[in-house]
Amino acid sequence: MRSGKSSQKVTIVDVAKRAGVSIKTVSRVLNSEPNVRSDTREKVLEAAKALHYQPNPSARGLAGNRSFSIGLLYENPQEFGYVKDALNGVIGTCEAEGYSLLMRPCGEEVDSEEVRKFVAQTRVDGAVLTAPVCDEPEVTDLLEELGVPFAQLAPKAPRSDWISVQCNDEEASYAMTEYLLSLGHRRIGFIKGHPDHGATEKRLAGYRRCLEDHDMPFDRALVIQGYFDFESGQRCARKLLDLQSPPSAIFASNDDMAAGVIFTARERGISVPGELSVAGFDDSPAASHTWPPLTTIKQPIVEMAAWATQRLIGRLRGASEEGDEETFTCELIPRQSTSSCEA
Amino acid sequence: MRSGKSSQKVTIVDVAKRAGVSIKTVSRVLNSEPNVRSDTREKVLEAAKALHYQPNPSARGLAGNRSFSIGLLYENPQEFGYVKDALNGVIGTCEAEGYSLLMRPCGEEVDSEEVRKFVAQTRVDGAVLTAPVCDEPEVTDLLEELGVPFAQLAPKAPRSDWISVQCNDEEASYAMTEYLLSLGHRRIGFIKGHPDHGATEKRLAGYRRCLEDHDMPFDRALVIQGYFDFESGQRCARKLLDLQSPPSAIFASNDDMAAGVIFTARERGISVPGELSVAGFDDSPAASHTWPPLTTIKQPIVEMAAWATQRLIGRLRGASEEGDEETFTCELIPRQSTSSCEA
DNA sequence: TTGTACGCGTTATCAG
DNA sequence: CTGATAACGCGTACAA
Repeated sequence: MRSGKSSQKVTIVDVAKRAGVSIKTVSRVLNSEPNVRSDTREKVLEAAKALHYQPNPSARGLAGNRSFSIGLLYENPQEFGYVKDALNGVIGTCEAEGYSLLMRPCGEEVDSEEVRKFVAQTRVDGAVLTAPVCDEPEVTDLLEELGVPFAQLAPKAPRSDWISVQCNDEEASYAMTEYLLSLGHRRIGFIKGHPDHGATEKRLAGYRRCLEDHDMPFDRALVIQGYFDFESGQRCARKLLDLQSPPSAIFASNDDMAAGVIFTARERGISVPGELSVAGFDDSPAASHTWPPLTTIKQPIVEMAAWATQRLIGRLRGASEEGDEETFTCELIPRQSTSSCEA
Repeated sequence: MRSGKSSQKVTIVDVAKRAGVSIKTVSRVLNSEPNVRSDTREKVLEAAKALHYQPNPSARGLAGNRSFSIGLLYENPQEFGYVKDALNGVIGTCEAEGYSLLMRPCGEEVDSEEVRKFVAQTRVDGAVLTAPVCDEPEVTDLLEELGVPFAQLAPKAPRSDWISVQCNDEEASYAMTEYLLSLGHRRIGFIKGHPDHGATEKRLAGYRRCLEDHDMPFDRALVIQGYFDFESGQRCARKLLDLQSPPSAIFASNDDMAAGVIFTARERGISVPGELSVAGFDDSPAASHTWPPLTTIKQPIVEMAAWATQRLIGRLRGASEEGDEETFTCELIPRQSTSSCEA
């Protein structure tokens, strides 16, 4: 009874007929292969447009032995901000390049068999891996074994033969620490991120190096292990505030944890930033919704993901086989959660 | 130089050979068609497993004239909570049913040409539409014209010939209003949601009906138009608090706006819940991260999306052609942002 | 209950 | 520069 998928019945043969050429020529034009006279090219393009021709992806995939799709492997977190930005970056490039995107959430413990199945079932031509999945040897080795090119988003250790993007976490963290020092803070608590994330060590390193450069003592008691989620931020805040000599400022490795710190301070009647300054990292939406709004660092995740995808697709199209690594720059955004130290 | 996609070279022919049958029989078994002796079935399954056989989706799609993929059309909002849950529900069912999922963000003004292109390029077999895209006639009419079955997630007006899920917004809103009344509040501000969302009217209706049932006046001045985002929550809160006789409680149609209300109250030094009670809707992560945590209503969005997808795939497989509509139940979650009225 | 042969819409080979 | 024709892997009439 359905009216039928009208435009979907147009095939390459129809285009060829209308343009008065062979299907191979049409194929050449549509795949921008060389060796076509420009007037024939015009004719073909015109015919294709007139007929609203869209190549059938299944047929292309079958004949060309590829799927024109890539997979996005990500950990499925409570707070989706990071994944959302990554998704937006990847999807934008995919659309522009005519690829489709398949999402693949991974548990905390990535099961490489699941990834194998994913690849076998979907036949993705490549993959974008977000942190921390991008550092799982189980996954990267498998992809390499299967011959599936991939790009790593914020990896701990970039694989030099592949594609990876990062931002200047260490410098940004250094800048934030310096900013807090400039406000007069002398005891600055630091909440580390999830140990599996590559950014975690770098952000700590920036904090530490800044203290050293300013001849400040590095007090281990002021550094607490968090896990990038709100609850761990609360827990770490409690530990820091329970110290005999508590910090006057807390720098959390991301905004969700910083929000947890603010929550805990509020619970205890500690005013922010009056008695305690708080800083985060990421500039997630939550950062501007806490009271007071969070001083934080903005990462260009969307752009990073778009870049990585661009390079990945470039490689799928047969660009160079070399490794490719890029670093983006973060930006410190001062808001009201930090102020000069009264003490 | 690559080792090659070893397991991907196994075709149905290999399975047929190994099982000592024809490819048609293999096909029958794998698609669970009838008329196969159970011992042949066993042989085939065994061979398939032994060879790690995975059917080639491109070939299946080409031969069967379908793609085994569905599209998820969504508005790309700042706050991703709702989409995230919908995605999780859809993706879970897709994986279980052997479908793959293609994401398709839509602008506020949905361009039907973009949707047409999406369908033409991807050849999705069906689509799941989230609010408010699910109510755009431009989109639904087009899908119908193209013969693409779809499911609506929280539509304003369910199309009786299609699939739709909702939750009992009106009842839930009624319950929340009654809860606030039971705390002694007599002037309750209400912040409406985005006018394009189906839930908006229902939530307002529940609030209104509850007031009437309790012989309370319905004061138009207490109802303000919001847009489901944090900023509109702030703006509406200011208007309500600026009234000559401001409300003692504010019920916002979602958590993001409620967070904006809390923020504004904090800005003005109004204590929550001491001087102002605040309630939200959705039970997003943000709801438990505000200070104080938000009294809210939990919607089972993941389950709703999973159900819708299940039905959609059922129909793609040739189940009944009838319309299918389901309503899920929300749950009121009291937290610390509401308390009994002092006045 | 099972098998043969053809077609799906592209890309790729190789000859013109 | 262009075109005929063979793959690609699977579903499906139709036949046995």
